[in-house]
Amino acid sequence: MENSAENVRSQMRKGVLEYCILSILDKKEAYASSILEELKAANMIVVEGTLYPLLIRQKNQGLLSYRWEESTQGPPRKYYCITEKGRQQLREMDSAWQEIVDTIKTIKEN
Amino acid sequence: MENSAENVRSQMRKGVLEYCILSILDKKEAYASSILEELKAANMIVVEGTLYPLLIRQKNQGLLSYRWEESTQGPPRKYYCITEKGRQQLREMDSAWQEIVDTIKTIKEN
DNA sequence: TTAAATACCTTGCAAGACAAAGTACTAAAA
DNA sequence: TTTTAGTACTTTGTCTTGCAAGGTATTTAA
Repeated sequence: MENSAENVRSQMRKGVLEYCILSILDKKEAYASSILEELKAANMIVVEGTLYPLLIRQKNQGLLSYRWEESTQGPPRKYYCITEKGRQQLREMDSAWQEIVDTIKTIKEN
Repeated sequence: MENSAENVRSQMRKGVLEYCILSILDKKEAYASSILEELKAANMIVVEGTLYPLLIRQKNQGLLSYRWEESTQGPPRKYYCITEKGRQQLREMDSAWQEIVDTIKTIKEN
């Protein structure tokens, strides 16, 4: 309830996060920590406790698959990869996103 | 779990709804049913069970105030009106929204 | 006096974001 | 060789929110 500006952003991110993950993985496979970094670089701060369960949910929905890969430094990494079903979902999200952007524009204009 | 396309839209709308309400009330005061209509016209389908509690929450946060007004046909209407605090919040949401739009653009581009 | 239309409200459930704490592997320092 | 630091993945519990479903109240017209 304290940091109102941050809370506003946090609320708005909801629902858009899944879209971001699929978009990132549509470009190339990645492991959780690197996804976190890319989100951070794009100004979308997310914490581990949010990302990991989300990746698992998307995997369980068949939108993602993964493989383990050894790392030269540190523990093995779980590389996630978008599936064909994930790509279909992404296309739906693309148009859903455009729709929402248009909706906001409509409301702001009239 | 059935209508995937609609579910995708529903997920994405989350968090943006509060922004829509404040934007609508920033233009002129309105009562719940008319807000529902405007949202519907702008392609953002929302049901009563979502909107009423949301209006009450925003009122309790001091973002909105309301007054009762008799209607020529049907029961009295509760007209909601944005407060100064609500306008401040709206400005924060404007920039949060712009930030998210930019974030998606960044992720899609790189 | 019953039905239909208009409005507002509440309850209970489910999903999801996040803080916080935990597990596990590797490499380098003490 | 034990400890520390760094990297990475996972889980638990809490809080917020969206929504389906059902409920209350007022007015007008059949």
